[in-house]
Amino acid sequence: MFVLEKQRQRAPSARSLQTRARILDAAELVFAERGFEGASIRDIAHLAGVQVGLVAHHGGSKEELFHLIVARRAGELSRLRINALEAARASAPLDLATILDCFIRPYVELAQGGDSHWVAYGRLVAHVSADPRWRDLAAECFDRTAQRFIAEIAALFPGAGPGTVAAGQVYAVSAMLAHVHSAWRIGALSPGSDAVGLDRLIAFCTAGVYAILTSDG
Amino acid sequence: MFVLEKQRQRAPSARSLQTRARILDAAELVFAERGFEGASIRDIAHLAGVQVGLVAHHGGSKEELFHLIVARRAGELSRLRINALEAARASAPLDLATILDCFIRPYVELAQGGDSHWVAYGRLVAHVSADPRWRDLAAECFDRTAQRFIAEIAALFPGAGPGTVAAGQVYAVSAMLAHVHSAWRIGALSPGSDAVGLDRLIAFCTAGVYAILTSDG
DNA sequence: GTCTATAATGAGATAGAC
DNA sequence: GTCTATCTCATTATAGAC
Repeated sequence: MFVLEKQRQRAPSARSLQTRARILDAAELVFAERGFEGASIRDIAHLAGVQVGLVAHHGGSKEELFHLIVARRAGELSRLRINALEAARASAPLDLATILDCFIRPYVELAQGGDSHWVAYGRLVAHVSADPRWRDLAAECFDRTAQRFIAEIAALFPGAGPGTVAAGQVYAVSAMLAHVHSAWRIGALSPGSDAVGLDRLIAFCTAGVYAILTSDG
Repeated sequence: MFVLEKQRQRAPSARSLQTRARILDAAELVFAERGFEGASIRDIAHLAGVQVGLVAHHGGSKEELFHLIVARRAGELSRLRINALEAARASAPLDLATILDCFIRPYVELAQGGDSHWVAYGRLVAHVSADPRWRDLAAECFDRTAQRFIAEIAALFPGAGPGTVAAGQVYAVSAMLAHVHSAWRIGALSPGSDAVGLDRLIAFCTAGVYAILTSDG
């Protein structure tokens, strides 16, 4: 991997990689905070501490940059989820609560672990899911893993229609995102609550999904 | 109400009211489709079929216009929800499923009834809920009714903490919004499904809320 | 790779004619 | 009330110096 032909081909210097990472990280925060249209390349550059032109240099156009940062985290998160699923399957037969736990817990623990970029990613996903403009991006980044989990759940409930499983998945994801990025709303509606509640979230989703799957067909 | 002093004070003509309504309706669709920053006054004017200057004349600044259209529908929807709650209470003691039904059904039926403006309103609410920038607007437009429903639910489950009830409410609302504005995702994940499923949505929320309330405290 | 400067576009808001 | 025209500002993207 470490070829020494820096003369012939451009080998990204450590400095370059660091700049690129700073730009992507800043873009993540700004896009999440203000949405695609509300974010400006200037804000991203300012937050990253680089010059405006560098953003285009490392991230391409605004749309390419957006695509880049969503795909980056989506890929990482998908791996974590699939790994959790495989680990759980290795230790015991999968049940509904475990499957949903494998989907929900990796992300929520990252988001609640103090990494603002994972909180930001949740908002990004909300933006992508809400806007049909990002339909292709959503399909590319989310669908493979979502389909995988849907198939696992469907295998447990052979009588349920595919639309019911998909609906449960979408509802669960939306509750998960609300849990992270609308925590301020929960707090506003109930002053003085604990506000952690990952197990509570998973219990909510499990009971909801179970209810619609067992009443189906 | 119909005073005849059109000479002294400006009495809005029928034409004016119609123009104003067209502008508000167009703004609703454009804001919902592209978000606050992504929407342009020019697009709104074009969709409404009026000149650009008229938007500012009838809607004020861009922020005022946004506030106006959100508050308008939120007020109407709140009335429908409270009316449903009172009607249900009059006929039978309230249970959890009924309370959630009174909250969810009025909106989803409007959105699924073919009125694109109510679908658009769902997207607007998603934008408002996701962006802390609209915290005050959310508090002004949503909190009173949400608190009312939270209180009704809390009365049924005296042992549950207030944070749990609020969390259930937020999860249910997010699932409801996902049901409407991410219907395309459910369809994408399960080709050929029916895609109506209001009862299914209410069953999901009821089971989820019930689960976290009964396991609490 | 990095930075400066600028081009080209589109935005919101407003003044004034009709 | 309506419409035209324009002001001012911020945006993305890019060309070129170092």
